[in-house]
Amino acid sequence: MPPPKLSKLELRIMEALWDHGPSSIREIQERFPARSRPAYTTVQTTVGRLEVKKALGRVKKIGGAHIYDALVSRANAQSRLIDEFLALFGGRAQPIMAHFVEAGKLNLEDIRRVERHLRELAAQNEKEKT
Amino acid sequence: MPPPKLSKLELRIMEALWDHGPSSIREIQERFPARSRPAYTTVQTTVGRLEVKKALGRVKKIGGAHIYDALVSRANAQSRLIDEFLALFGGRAQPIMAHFVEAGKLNLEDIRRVERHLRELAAQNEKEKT
DNA sequence: GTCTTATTACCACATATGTAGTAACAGTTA
DNA sequence: TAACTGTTACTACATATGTGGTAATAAGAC
Repeated sequence: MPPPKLSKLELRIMEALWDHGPSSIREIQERFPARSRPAYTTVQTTVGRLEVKKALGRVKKIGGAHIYDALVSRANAQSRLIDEFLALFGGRAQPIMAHFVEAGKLNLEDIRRVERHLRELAAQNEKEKT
Repeated sequence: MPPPKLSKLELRIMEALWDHGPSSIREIQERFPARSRPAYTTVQTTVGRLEVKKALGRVKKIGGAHIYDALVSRANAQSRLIDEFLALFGGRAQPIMAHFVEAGKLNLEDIRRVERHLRELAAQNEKEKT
């Protein structure tokens, strides 16, 4: 079962769970910055949709309120998002990277880290070949 | 005027124009791979929406058919997409890059190129400071 | 046990998007 | 000019998403 597709608002709700663990609707809602906080019922509706998608589930009940927790990992959900996005660019990461550089979103430090990551992965694969 | 937001299908239609220049609806439609080719009227509807968004416009008429051309550049449209996407990740490119590496979408060659790009940009900025 | 209040359950609605049909009309051709 | 063919113009409709209201209900306070 591939991670379900998440919309922007859905993603923000999942973030609240990934960052803070099991939470009630109220808690999720209150974690939104006050200026852009959706109505309680909006969060409720969206959580309901996430439940249908099996992105989260009810883990227990405290008082009258259900407590929800993520059923898909952040890494998994992000993977899906990134893959989908990459597909829009014909699967080529290069133009995306170039844009990040232009936009000042990447510095030499970041690049070093990516390079190290790549080398580690290569070494890993090398070992596994034996 | 910031580049308008483009949906997936809209983007594919713009690609057709970016790649081949001014085209008729028919030409755009026939450039879709046969297996996933939307109906003529679907392309027509979507082109109409792109027209409203000012992403493309009619440049002339040949026989009974209008000829459309892009009004926003590929670079501009992609910029917008990328920025929006980046925002989903809190503006941090690092996790996205990491995913690209994991997914095998980046090799050392790509990284070299990005690094060179970054250095060039830095040099450029340095010069402009004077 | 009743009152109060938070929560749930359910509903409604606007916009964006993908999808495509139909009618009218313009160009081309016999 | 009358018929044929391709285009346009307009309409329709399903799904996803953001948004939030209302009624019923369950917990806790007295």
